[in-house]
Amino acid sequence: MLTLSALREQRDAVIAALAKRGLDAAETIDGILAADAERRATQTRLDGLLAESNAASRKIGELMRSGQREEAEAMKATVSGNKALEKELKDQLAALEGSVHEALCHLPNTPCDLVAAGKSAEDNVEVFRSGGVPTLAEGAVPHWDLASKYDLIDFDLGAKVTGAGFPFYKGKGAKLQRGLIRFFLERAEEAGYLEYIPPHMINEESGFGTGQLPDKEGQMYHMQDDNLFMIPTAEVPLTNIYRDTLLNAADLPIKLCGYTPCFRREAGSYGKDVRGLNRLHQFDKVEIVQIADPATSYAKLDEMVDHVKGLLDTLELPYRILRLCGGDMGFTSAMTYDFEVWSAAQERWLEVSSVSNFETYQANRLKCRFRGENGNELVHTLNGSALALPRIVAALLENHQGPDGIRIPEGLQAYVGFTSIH
RNA sequence: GGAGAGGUGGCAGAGUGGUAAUGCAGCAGCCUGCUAAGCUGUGACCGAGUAUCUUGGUCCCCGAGUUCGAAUCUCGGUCUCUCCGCCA
Repeated sequence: MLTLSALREQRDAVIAALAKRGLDAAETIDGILAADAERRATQTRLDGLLAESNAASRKIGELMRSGQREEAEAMKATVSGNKALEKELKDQLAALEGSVHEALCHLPNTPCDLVAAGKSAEDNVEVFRSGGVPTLAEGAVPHWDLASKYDLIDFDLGAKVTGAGFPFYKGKGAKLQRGLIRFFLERAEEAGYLEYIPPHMINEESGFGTGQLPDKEGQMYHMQDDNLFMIPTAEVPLTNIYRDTLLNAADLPIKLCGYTPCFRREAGSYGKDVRGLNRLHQFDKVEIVQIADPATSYAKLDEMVDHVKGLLDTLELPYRILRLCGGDMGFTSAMTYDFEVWSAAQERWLEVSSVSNFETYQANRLKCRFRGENGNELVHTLNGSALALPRIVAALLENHQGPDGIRIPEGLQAYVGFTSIH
């Protein structure tokens, strides 16, 4: 969430930044500032009262020890007399803190300067495009047909055993998954990311820390008996490693990665968006995360973008990079680059990675700080998919299909253990 | 699932009603011709003011309660550990 100091010191700039999301936050922010001013005034009153009571209590202790019982009894009355007002002010303070916190939680992050104003995907800015779009041979088909033709993925079986959006991968389809995961992890390791295998369920605190709660509660699978949530992305457990921590500047940047399945309810999706591998309830992903010094976090974002580019180049897939506009960015992000791969047979772009800098938005929820030169400061958090499997598999099958089967790109062959699918 | 023990600063660890010892680590300063040691200082968060300083409050897992005063006593919750049971 945004920091109160940002609202206090840069009210107009925050409102202008949020306007790029199509949000008019002036009224909300002024409400927060008013409640905060009242909160501080209330605390000043309460602190004064408590100081008085504390001093009197200490004095009573001294009087009792020196045997001046009557004087002590008289002072007890003063302390007791303060109690009612103290209780009232404490309640007021808690209520004001609660309302400020609640309002802050529902304000999205401020887009950074480079981000364009805009309402939807149409306003995103293309910043890079690799090579040319391939033309496929006569008779090229979408991946769901290839998946059944070569017996790689069984969607119907998944629907029988679990439900739509939970496919089975079989034979070379399964080996392809395993090989891609290993390829992504090893490339991350070479780039200096420490690998973790995190839990696949998270608690409420962690969901709040990275911003899935309370905003996106309905998108996560919830285990009611234990109040745990299935992870929608490894971002949640990986970033929450650093919840409630105070780091040294020398520790930064921290680079971690991990492979996990991801679980998403995807309520409200329909149509061709959900056909085949395009949108699943369970999918595999390798995530990279950085905890960075604010001074260098945008350089780290560029570094992560370059990392993902390298992966797609090795996979020989045509792609473009978009810098998302204010209205299309996630709630918690300050800047996001989306990677889209061209799906030749479907003739559409498929999002395969999202790389974001959250600046202090998550850090403020996580209470993740470091000892900086000017005292303790919030860190910047960043993360990116490197990469999400299903649409990569879709694009690999579709773009590398030929009359003799599907060609595995050379750089991937060592990881999957075969050179083609036929 | 049953029984028991426990949760104190970055870490270790004392503290059974009078307002958080001590050690280690980190950081800063001082000292010192030998790769180090020694000495001194240093918790987090929220406020106020005459604002590189002064000062108040909160924080001993969380929440209530008793009390002039709670890390300490009472109740509820939560998490961890040990043993037993079940079990991959």
